[in-house]
Amino acid sequence: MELSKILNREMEAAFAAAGFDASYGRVTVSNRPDLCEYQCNGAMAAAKAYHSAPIGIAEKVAGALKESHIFSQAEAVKPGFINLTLSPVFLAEYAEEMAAADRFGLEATEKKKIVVDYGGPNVAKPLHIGHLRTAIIGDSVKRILRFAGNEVTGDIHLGDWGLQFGQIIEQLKDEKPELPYFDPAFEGPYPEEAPFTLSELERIYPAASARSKTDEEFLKRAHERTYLLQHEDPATKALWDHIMKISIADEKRLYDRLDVHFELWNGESDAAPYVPEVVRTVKEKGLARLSDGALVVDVAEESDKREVPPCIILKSDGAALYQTTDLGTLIMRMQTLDPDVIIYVTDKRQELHFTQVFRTAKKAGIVRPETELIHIGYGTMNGKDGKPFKTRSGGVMRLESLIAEIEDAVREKMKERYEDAEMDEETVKCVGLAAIKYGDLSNQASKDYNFDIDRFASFEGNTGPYIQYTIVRIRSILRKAEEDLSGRPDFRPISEDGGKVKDLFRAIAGFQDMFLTAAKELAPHRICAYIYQLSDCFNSFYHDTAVLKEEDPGKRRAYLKLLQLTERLLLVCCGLLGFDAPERM
RNA sequence: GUGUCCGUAGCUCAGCUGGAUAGAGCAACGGCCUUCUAAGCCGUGGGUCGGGGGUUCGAAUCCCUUCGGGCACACCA
Repeated sequence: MELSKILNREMEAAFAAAGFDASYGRVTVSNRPDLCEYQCNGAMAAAKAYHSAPIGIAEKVAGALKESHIFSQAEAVKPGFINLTLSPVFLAEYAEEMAAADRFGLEATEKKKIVVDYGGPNVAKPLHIGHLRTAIIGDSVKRILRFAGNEVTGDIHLGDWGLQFGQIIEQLKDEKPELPYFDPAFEGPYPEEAPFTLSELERIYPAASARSKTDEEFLKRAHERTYLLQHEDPATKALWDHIMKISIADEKRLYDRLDVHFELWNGESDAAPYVPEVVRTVKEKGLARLSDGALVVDVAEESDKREVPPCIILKSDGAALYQTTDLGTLIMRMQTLDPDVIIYVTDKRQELHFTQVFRTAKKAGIVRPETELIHIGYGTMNGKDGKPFKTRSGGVMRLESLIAEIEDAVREKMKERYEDAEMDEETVKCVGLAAIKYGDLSNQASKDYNFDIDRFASFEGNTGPYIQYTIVRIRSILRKAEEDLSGRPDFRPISEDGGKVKDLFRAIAGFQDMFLTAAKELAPHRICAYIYQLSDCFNSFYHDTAVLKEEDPGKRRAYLKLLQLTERLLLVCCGLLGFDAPERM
């Protein structure tokens, strides 16, 4: 059971025993660590209801805690605070339980079927820093929900359908008109080898996209080509397959480097076949109406503070849009997975879009009434100057370059400590990834944040590498200790140490509360804050206590088990954030 | 214009179901490596929590207002 629940129950019982309503017995971590470890302010709240002085109430409650096994001290002070100190023995026992239990004693939670929709890269376009946040946050959310006991599926939701392909293919036609795909007389089969390389593709897309803005004739052709694609023209489909294959392989490579993985690589093209069903459904339910030639569903609600425009299902020219394919995707997901919860991780600017899609899906019965649809909207990642992140030359930075820059910084740092011969590329990658991911996740997702390579690469203070460094220090000791540390720990020999040791125990004991909050709020930054605090407590302890010099065997073993537990906690939390720790760094 | 989010130390950010002296990191300054990795530890300085009202015994936190900024406001995704 999480610590806060145990403390609350104890305090509630004390309030009840003193003759007050138990609901006032809420315990929080002290905001005056110089005075106490935990505090309860319930006496002041109760004072009004009982027309009684808060200090008197606090004294009665504190009196009821005299025999408490959980609080070694409960003191009523000044206006009516109840200052609490945790019993060292209780704390040690709690930590022993955590160490022995599966998932640190986290109780089974509701096992839900959850889809996390994140990633959303466009095919044929290299991944850039704009794709970083959804990947990192989405992946972490997935890991957190999975650890909580849910059955979670990650779906990348590729942008693999639409005008961009018409543009690319028409551009290709102009550049290589001799290809069989553009010969109407050709009867196939089409070559298995792609008629272009990845780098050609990466050049063609932006070129075609730019051309569309000025060349009307070209744009018209691109639209026609898109139409052909969506109506299964063999030559167009064959080219689409080539584009998909080449660019997905490259995207997979990059996501692997980020250690971000998807169970499903579905895209808008997979949702396309469901578009007619979306249209039919909204029509059958009588939700659709024509507005300026477009088929729309009204989704405004009484309680809206502002006007929520209708959700457009079909444009006036009859074409589907983003909303339509998202609804199609929902139909597909309900048919194939029937999830309880679907979470979308995208830029927060898409909030209105998801409001419209969610409301339409509910109204049209595309999802069950109880299906939870959640949008996690994250903020923009800006550069050091607070303006949108650009390369030195002003372009959009590729994800690959970003990773390379961080890795270069790690390598430089490692050179200060190791000879070239000892340099280990695996460690460089591992530390670089922690720097990037922790740098992102330690901020609240919904806020904009500044990605400052210099800062993230400095590895001092509140950074991913700091956490890794803590783990490395622990591992180094455990390696040198060379003893068998299996089995349940016995913390009694060190439970009365107090000071840094108790701080560390208390930090450890806060895991479940932290995790449950992080899972409920879908907030990875809670985990970052927790492991930073845990690392801080550990490093303080480390500085003061020479574990390997401890001569009392009971204490030595208890210390080592304490290190082991700390390491496991840190490692599991890093895993929830999506990175690992090296053996040395 | 409407809505929404944000404004906390020089910089980057926590804290926001109201509680006692507002916390970290970076930067600055000063200590600590013959001892488990100094990517570390310990300490000092630095704040009208954008401004103003209100509710409350008590407000960074709740309400109102005002200023400043980001973002979104149907046929892009």
